[in-house]
Amino acid sequence: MKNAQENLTIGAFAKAAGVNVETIRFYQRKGLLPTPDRPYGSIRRYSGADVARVKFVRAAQRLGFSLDEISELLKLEDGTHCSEAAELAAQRLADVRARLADLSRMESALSQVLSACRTNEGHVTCPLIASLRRSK
Amino acid sequence: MKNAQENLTIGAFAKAAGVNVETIRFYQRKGLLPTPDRPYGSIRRYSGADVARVKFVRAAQRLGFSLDEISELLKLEDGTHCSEAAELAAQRLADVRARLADLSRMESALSQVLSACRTNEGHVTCPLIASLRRSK
DNA sequence: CTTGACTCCGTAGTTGACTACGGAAGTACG
DNA sequence: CGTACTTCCGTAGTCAACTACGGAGTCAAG
Ligand SMILES: [Zn+2]
Ligand SMILES: [Zn+2]
Ligand SMILES: [Zn+2]
Ligand SMILES: [Zn+2]
Repeated sequence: MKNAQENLTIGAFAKAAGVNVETIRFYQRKGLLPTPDRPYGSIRRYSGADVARVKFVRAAQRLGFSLDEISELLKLEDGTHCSEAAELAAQRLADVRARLADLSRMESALSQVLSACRTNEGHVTCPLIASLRRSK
Repeated sequence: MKNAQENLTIGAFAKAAGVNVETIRFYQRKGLLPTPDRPYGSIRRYSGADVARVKFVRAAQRLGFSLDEISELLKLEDGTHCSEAAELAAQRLADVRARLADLSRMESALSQVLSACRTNEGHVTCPLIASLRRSK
């Protein structure tokens, strides 16, 4: 009954999870991933559950959670601590929105400055530089 | 004719520029800021031009330029190298737009997951966690 | 049984933009 | 002139999330 997902060496595990071996070890040190026991004088083995856990970590990272936050999420991983999880996610959402606002301000400032630079072709001083100088 | 902006000590300079003294020294090491000579066995002095330069750096940083890019910009600071400056800015704009796209994907994923978590109040497993588990 | 790949483990390096420390020298104030 | 801030300068530490290295030990194929 054991499929190809069981009894993985760390190398196969890392490949299955789509990360680097060193990243696995790093997550273990960080406490994001358990470090399985070594059978007497032998090598550690990993399972599909470990792979799923790493994929959970990467999925949460894509949503902007930090590894520390993800370790919080992992403590709630049984799915019965909805409100705590929701609180973390709400915080993340607020952060994402703030960064979004920042970036769109940068977007408009940059595109303004760039179009000034282009439309004003015979100019003596570059409007882009000038604008940076003005914004004290 | 010398106003309060001339002959600043590094402390006054930093305050005028709105940064920390250590940041000034750091910029000097990085070559973003000249290090004025020390009059015989005395202390360095700074001018309003230095303050403007630091403010230029901070303004460019707010637009998402890295310190390395800013040192490029500063080489073009006479304002006569428009096309080089424009090229840098265009690159920056492209980056900003890419990050913007990333973030808005995160935004919608997070808000979806959060609203699932809220609307589904009698749920057994948290949909937020479940969604993170699913997204392998 | 040998060879070559893989694993283990601790320590150290990377990147970017700072921030901190510590001791000696300069300076402002009363 | 004393004393309490500043400045100077080099080195080292911080944060996040890895990545790299080196010298064992282990494993699988032939
Ligand atoms: Zn709930
Ligand atoms: Zn221009
Ligand atoms: Zn031009
Ligand atoms: Zn929930």
